[in-house]
Amino acid sequence: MNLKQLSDMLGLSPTTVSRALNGYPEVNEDTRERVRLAAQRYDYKPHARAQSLATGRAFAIGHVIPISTHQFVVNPIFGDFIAGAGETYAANGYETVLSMVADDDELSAYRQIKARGSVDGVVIHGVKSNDPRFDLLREIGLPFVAHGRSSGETEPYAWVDVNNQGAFERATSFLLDLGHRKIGLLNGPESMDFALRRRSGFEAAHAAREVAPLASLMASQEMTETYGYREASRMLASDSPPTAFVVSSLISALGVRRAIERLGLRMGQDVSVVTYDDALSYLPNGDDVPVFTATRSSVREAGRIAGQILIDMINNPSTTPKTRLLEAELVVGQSTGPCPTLG
Amino acid sequence: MNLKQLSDMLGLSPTTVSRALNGYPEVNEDTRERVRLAAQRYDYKPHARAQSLATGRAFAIGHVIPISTHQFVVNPIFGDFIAGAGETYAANGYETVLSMVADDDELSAYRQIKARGSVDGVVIHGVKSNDPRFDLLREIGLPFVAHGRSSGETEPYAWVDVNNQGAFERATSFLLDLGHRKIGLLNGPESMDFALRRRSGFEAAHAAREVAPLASLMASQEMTETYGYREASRMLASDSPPTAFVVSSLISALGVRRAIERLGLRMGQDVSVVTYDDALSYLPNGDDVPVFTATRSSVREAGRIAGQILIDMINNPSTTPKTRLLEAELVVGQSTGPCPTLG
DNA sequence: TCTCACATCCAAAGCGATTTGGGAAGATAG
DNA sequence: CTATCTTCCCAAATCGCTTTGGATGTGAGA
Repeated sequence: MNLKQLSDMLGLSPTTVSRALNGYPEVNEDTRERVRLAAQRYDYKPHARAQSLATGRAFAIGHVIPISTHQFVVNPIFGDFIAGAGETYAANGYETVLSMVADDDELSAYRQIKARGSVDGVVIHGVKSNDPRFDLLREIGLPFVAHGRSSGETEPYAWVDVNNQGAFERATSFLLDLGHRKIGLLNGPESMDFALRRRSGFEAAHAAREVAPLASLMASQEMTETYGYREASRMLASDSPPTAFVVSSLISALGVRRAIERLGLRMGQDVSVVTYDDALSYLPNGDDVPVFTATRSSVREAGRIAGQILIDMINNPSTTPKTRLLEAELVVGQSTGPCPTLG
Repeated sequence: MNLKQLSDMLGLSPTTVSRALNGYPEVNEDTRERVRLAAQRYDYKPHARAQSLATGRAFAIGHVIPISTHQFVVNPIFGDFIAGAGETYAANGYETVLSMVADDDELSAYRQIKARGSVDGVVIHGVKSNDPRFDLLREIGLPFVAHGRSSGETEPYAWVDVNNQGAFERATSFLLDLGHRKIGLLNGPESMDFALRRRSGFEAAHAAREVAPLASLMASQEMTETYGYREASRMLASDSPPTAFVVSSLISALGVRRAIERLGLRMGQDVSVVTYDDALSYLPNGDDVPVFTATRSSVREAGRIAGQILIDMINNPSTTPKTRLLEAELVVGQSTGPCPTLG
């Protein structure tokens, strides 16, 4: 059932039917109602491709997912973020389009997307410092919102980010206030901007108390469970073992806990752990009582907000780019306690 | 740069340029080459929406992701599966379209997708037994491939699935052969078809050895870490504690391990664990040496295959639906050992 | 020389919507 | 009663591509 068939059936022109359904004023309210009923009855839905060709708008938002051919890591937070964004898109009549792209030709992927006209805007994931994507997208005129900020970027742009620096400063301060002085940092890959901010939060908390963080207690890598286990084991076995950890993801924190318990130590008593928690739906931090003390911010909620900002931008291209800094909340769980006195 | 501009620039008609680029024979090879070069030079890419309106094909595949409004669980395996499928799509010039949909109106979502013409086919996730989606999709004529089989479905349909029954039979047999007689089953939600098959594999292995599985040692739920921890703890504390577990996901297995170690027991010695492993990229089962004994099958690979089957179906609508049963391999890790002798 | 096949190209009609620029009828004003 | 406005509708152009149905020119065969 297409527009022509529907209009024939109603004895109206396609023009009138189109206007009736799209809420234009130059159509009689009785007629509009008649059209509406018929559309519902015959389950008429405008053909999206035709509509977007006519309007010049795709009614779709793109997410370019870099697929590293080397490590094959699909970042688990994508799922929740896109689910959140997708809720917003759906509520506004937009589709979600994914582009899986080998990470070395991500840039040309954006050009292609623009030329093919399949989306009205894109979300940038995995922001790096001095990220070349910003210039590119401005050059080709594709609206975008970044999940994360890029230090080194001078022009204004739309973004949604968590206060990573603040979250890690707070987490670290919390441990320092409990008396811990040797704190291990299991950071994410520091090619990513968020990881740099987290590290600087970690360092700022130390600086504020004039404690020097130990370089040997810092690691930076993809945030797997094994990574948490391996690095925590290594640090705990070193000459100056940490009494606490700040960890960049709940998955890695599971590994840290394993390392701790493997050594016969008790988490929350012998060794404390604070982790960052993206509030992934399938990885809840305990049921009612949180297991880990954590700085938490829902990445799904970030997705919802990013989606809304982008859609607003598309509907209103001239406004200045909106930004939104989310604060992570500190959730105190059972994984932290005062620094055990020496000996 | 659109087709008309490019053809004007070349002094050719749009017809010829279109044909040249699409490999039709009725164009001189010299001309074709000239067109190709110009297209490349001016970075011409056909407008996807226009192209699909003209051809009647969307060059896109849809994935309908049910978003449970109650539990907000985004199944973590979606990410890897879609990444795999997306690789195939991209390689064949297809886009990936996601539809986030409240799970109670998933059915109408398919109708809408069909009417809007935004995809050429869909992948069905989370197959249940007697799943109504099969009839619906056949009725509206939207090609589909299912990730998982639906018992109760009589008509032929295309699917990709893991031999879940076989995998669990094998995992269970492995434990029985090690002398274990009380084995806990931590299954996924048994509203899902795959979970039913897994359970029947579990039971078949018992039946083959004339061992009766204990109802109190079976659980079925969303596969979170906490679930693994809670249920394993409960079972281990019960009157007749299991000496081994068969677990439906690596995430839950992490929880099981935690429960074991929490009780001062050693996994692989006091209590054995075999888990199903979807080979999620961010949740590797150890580095070089597998931590868990597992039946493993890459869900990403399943996605790749499903994508290919679907695209073949779209290109070749008349062929009988292809199916593909993947076997899970048994990987022996450190989490299993002979049943400790009583006392 | 004429015919026919073949190679090569193009004009125009589509795909299914939106949107521009009227046009007819009825209401209002003069 | 005529002129002007509204109100309500429609025909046709448009978006950017593909595809049908010729048109033209060339060389081979008779």
